[in-house]
Amino acid sequence: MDRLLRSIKIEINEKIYKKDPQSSDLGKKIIEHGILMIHELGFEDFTFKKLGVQIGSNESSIYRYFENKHKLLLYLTSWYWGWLEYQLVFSTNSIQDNTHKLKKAIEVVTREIEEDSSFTYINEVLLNKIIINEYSKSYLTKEVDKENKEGYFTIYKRLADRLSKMIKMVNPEYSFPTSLASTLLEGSLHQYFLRDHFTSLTECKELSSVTLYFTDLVFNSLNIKKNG
Amino acid sequence: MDRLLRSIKIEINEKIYKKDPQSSDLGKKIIEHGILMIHELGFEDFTFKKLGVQIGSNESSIYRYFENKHKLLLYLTSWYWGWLEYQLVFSTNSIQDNTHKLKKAIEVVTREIEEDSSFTYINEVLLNKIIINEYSKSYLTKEVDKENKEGYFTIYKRLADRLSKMIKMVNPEYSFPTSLASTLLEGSLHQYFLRDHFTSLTECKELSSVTLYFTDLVFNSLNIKKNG
DNA sequence: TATACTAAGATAGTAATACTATTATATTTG
DNA sequence: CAAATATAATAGTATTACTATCTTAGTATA
Repeated sequence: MDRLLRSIKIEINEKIYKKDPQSSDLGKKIIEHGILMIHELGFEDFTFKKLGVQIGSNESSIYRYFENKHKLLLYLTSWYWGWLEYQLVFSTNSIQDNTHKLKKAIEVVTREIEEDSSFTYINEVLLNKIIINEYSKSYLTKEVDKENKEGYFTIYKRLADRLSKMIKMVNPEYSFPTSLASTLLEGSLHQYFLRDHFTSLTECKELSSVTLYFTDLVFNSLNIKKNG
Repeated sequence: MDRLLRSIKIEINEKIYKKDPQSSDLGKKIIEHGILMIHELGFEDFTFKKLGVQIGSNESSIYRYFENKHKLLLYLTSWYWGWLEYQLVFSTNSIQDNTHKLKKAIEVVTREIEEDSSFTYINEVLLNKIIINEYSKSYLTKEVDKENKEGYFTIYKRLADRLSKMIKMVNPEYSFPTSLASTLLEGSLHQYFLRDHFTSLTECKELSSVTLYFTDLVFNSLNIKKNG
């Protein structure tokens, strides 16, 4: 990843945490091993007690950073979408042609994740798998409206909005730019999940086939030749 | 709903339950009030103890029907997809023209749910809301591969397969018929969720706009005029 | 150097969850 | 009427998801 990105700190809504985990070693350990353990055990079986044992720390110390594991998940997902947003902006910023720009954007949000050495304590590959498996649990709750008002999902919404604007630039007449953007983000995660667990429900089996599928889907919807 | 459907019993994989809830009054009460309570409390806060209190029965009696609340969710979601599958088959069976048939199919799987008096103890409108909010939790687990092998998701897969086949009939050259079918099923639930909680992420705000969006999406992908 | 502050660790305790096991009672059926 | 079955009642366990308090270690400061 680029130098520029290396110096960037992804800003997370302060209400999500009690103490900024990026501000201390213990905090970083919580994030680092939190990712490893949620990936390993799944969100349901993951507990702060187990995490405490893993990092040689105390359950009560972890509670000083996050109210509960749901908040930790919100933190991780916000970070992920913020990280993807940077990549999106960075990769498309200099592209003048709207069609080419959108094509690149689709590639960035649907491609397979590679490790990014800029953030040493965050394993982006595993975090991506957590997003695929657990992201929807962060908003499929009874508290979603309250938490949305608190701004816990702003980064994701901003990312969807960027995509939506790029779609509009390609075809201002299209009636569903935002729905298409959200289908792209959500649907991409889903296709990766299907590839791993329900092979019979997807044709996306090879590298970059998710990108091919969504590129085709979006540009056909906009009635524009994708190589135009 | 039609007479024919009224006499139909939706067959659920026997491994999902310990005792068939359709075989007794208590079983039916578990289903009926299970739907009401999961809708009211959300899946996380719903417990068999609370359900027992609600139906004037005992926690331990409910455990004789379902191993745990996850299995109850699998039962309800299987039932729902089975119910939708019947509607799909029933509504499209007699249609000869492939394009017309697919158009109808999209309508059936994306439209808003109306109450169906055929199954007195099941409130399909609330069950649909449960599917929107909780369905993904039934497969986003560490046990998904094991449970998939046990056949807990066959009805959903069969439904997706039916859609996929209809898509292929309209355009046999299209490269992603199954992915498109799964995008349709999953994406439709997601658009309804967005409509209720993240209005800024969708254009689908009016009655039948989800159907319009997906009809447009699918037929543009197939490069076929939707009124053709 | 004493003091003060903060971060983290240790310990204990609580209410609720997710069950299992056993026994008792009521209802159905043969 | 007896036997079988379904349900109810009760009790008990391990774990979860915390909260509260107290101690200790390290750093900052006056």
